[in-house]
Amino acid sequence: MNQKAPTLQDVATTAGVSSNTASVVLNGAKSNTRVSEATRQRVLDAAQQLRYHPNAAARSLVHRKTDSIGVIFGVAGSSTDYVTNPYMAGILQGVLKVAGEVGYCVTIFTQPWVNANASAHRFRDGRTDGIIVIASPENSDILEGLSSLGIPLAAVACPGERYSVPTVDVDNRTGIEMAMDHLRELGHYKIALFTGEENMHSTPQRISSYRNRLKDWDCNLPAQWIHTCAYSGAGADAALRKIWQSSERPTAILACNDAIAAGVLAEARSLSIKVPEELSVMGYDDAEIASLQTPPLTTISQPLQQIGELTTHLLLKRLQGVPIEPLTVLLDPKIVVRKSTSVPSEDNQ
Amino acid sequence: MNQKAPTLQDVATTAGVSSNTASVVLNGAKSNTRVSEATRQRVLDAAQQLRYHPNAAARSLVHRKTDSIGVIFGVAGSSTDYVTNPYMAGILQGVLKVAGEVGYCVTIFTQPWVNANASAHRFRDGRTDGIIVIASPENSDILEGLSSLGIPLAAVACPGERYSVPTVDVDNRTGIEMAMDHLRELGHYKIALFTGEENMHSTPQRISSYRNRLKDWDCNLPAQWIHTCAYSGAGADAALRKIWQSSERPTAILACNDAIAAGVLAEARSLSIKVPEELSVMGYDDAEIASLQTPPLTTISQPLQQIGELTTHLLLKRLQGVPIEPLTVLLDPKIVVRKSTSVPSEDNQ
DNA sequence: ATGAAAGCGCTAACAC
DNA sequence: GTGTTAGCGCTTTCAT
Repeated sequence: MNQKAPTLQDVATTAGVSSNTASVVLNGAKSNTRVSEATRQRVLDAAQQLRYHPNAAARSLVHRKTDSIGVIFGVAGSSTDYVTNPYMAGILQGVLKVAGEVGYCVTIFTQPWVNANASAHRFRDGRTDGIIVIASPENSDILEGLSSLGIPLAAVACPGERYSVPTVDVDNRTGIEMAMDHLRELGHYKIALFTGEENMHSTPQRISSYRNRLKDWDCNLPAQWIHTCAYSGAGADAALRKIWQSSERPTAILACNDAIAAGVLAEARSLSIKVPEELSVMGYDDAEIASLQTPPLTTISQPLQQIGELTTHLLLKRLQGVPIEPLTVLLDPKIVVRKSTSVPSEDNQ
Repeated sequence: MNQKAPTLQDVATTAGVSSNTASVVLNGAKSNTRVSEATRQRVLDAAQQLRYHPNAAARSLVHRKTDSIGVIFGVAGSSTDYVTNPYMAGILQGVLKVAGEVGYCVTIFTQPWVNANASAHRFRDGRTDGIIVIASPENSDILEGLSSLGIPLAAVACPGERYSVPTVDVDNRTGIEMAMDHLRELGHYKIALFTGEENMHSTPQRISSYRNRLKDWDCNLPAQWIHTCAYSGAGADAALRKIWQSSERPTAILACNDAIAAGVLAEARSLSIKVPEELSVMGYDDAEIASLQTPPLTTISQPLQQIGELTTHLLLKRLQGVPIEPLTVLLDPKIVVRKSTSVPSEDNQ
């Protein structure tokens, strides 16, 4: 905080009125009837001259309202990984946009989450009116801890339903189905799945959707064709090498995000595997990098910014006490067909 | 803010002591001598049981300190563009990391900046102890407005020196020189420059560095070989088309960021211009997309996260009243040579 | 060792 | 119309 911000009292003194009068004038609206035009003007002049702005902390004490919303990023990998990830950044962008529209600030909590017992109450600190939790891992107790404290919440890609927390996500099952169907239409059925961290909310959904589709097709594939990599892309190279050495090779790989797909492409290049001729590769997310791959990635697009916007709207609703129905909103992914997928080559069929 | 957060008074009542005693106990340290072990324990138990956490607003009123730093993003293009840009996101990541280390929250101001007279005092609102301004355009009065109000500041890629604001940037002149020298060593001298928005702090520096290098080489190039695009990459396609139609073609294009370079590559592809055989292309930033281009971009790497970290440290120093010397820190860029640059083809020399 | 009281900056009853 | 007062939750003298 800065040393010398003028207070309401300063304005009042300058204008020669009581602080109360100054307050009434500066809070606009009804003041018209209450205060004489002359005083009113004197107060406004004084405020202008002193470049007065009300102290948000003092105001929030009285109003029990901060006009600020908090953001907590889930702790997927390293706990100090906030917005390096385009997924997080895209969502945050949406949050900032809507918050700006309604005059709210956004406070990002930087303290690492330890566990509900140790951490939850620290978020009930009067800094924010409510909190948006983004992509907290499945095995975390963030939502449970915060909601049990009565903190207004909204969540992205979290199991919020179970704690009555309004939640936005992209329909993971639909996304995987679209991807699988695209590959099937091209003629693939030998499809391997490269996932990210298993403790993310989306991972098991995607795996089960993948399995279901195979079952729909009466298709029985080796269990090892589901590989767990990291959403950072790490491990994708090893996974490809391993699967390429096995007795039966897939004709297509569906990666659970674009970074993993990019890792596959890079490793395919060094193994001289031609994409898409010998191997089709699909990404997921349609991150900025997707269209810039060689070849450009066929992928599933998630409306990240829209997720952030919608989540913020839900939190604002909750803050106003507006009932939220339904609690969970699933946005539709879209398939973006580029050049990394094609009909499988003859000898692979 | 949540409805029912327990107050210090609640803790005190539960423990059967005065709020004062509770405060002393909970603020640790010296309390040992002041309070009896029994009372101390009762207070701690009560706090634990109620899941008490002090109200930051109330505390900040007393302490005149919020333990929170503010961030303002410069308004390059659309004013609601915050972290979509990897440059902004990378810097923010560094800010969040350091803030977290010292227990500070980060508040992102979402209100658009209009002008100093209308906007500056709104940032003296008691929400933050100081503000980091990231990449405000050259023609903006953000720094002037805020600093004249006595708000503690630190800046990234802004003309901060002139307002005594500690500023971090990457040495733009060095970066361009490295790029130009790399191209020259390969044999290029017909080098066009594709810049971003002219009102960004870095743009004129890069242009003048480009011109100086040409002058050093006694090289006289058409003035139209400096093209103004947008840092989003928009306009790069048109710029390439235009320059390719002119009587004399460049053998290399130096783009002022990777998005512009990516735009050039895409357009080159559709014009069937071979990169790097017919045309070398350099990017700037070494964003995630750079290594994923076809061909992977030779570019200038900026330590974005480090910029954010350093800037935050400078702000924290300023908040503690530690003198900052020198005021402006220029970090060194690095050149990353990949595949988009090569020796110019014979017939172009 | 503990409590009472004042005050941070602001707003909202309630006087006058 | 305008000022006085109390209180939001907390910390900090100053008494006891």
